[in-house]
Amino acid sequence: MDMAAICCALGNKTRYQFIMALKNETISTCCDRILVTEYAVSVGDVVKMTGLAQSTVSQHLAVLLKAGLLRREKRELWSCYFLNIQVLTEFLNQINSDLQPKTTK
Amino acid sequence: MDMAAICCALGNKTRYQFIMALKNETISTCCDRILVTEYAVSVGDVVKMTGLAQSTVSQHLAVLLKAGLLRREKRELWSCYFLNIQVLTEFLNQINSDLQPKTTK
DNA sequence: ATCGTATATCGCAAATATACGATATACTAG
DNA sequence: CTAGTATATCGTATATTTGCGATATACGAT
Repeated sequence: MDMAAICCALGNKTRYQFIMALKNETISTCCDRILVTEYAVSVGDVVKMTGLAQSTVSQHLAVLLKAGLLRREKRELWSCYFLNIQVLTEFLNQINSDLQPKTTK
Repeated sequence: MDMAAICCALGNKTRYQFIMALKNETISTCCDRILVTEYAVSVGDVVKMTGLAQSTVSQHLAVLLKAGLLRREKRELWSCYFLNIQVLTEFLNQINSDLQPKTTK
């Protein structure tokens, strides 16, 4: 697991907030192909959330995809991006184990 | 606390490994101005650890300093960089709270 | 076949990151 | 005062990131 690469992917306000919103389900999807319970949205949803251009959003999502934090699935017209919960969880476990200072010092 | 900025600072192999080494005390200091218990090293120590040029290391440390992960203290000739344990701990708490998926889904 | 929608990719510009050597600064030792 | 050591900063080259508009692709609907 390339920790620095994942940190790098999260090292951008737009991307960090998006991943947080996805996890917190504070971003909603207008694409009726995604169930509420799936931690997923379409590209257009992120465009609405961020106000950025569609091409810019596609790029940001590609960065998160490459880092492994997202998984993509084509559902008819929509590209649905799912939070890769396993990778995210593993990342958090690892960063805690790597960087959590020992108690008392 | 600017989470994306800290992730960005950690989003580089050299810097991530250095912070990890500092926390794990797997980097040793040759500068006898630093106690073993202080989670700190001099610039030269990082040069030795990484093999990078001294100017490059200075820059990396400046990035970590700016992000708040390090604290600098001049001790005679040496610039001693200390792990900012409070910031690191707060960062880990925050990232867990921001991104840890709820159980069962 | 054509149109509209959703998205990825291309081309580009500006900004930032990464690395180095050279130089400046600051301080210690003699 | 001079020499040496440790480090920060400058100048520079190159690569990457970030953003946009334009275009290409894919597919559903008509």
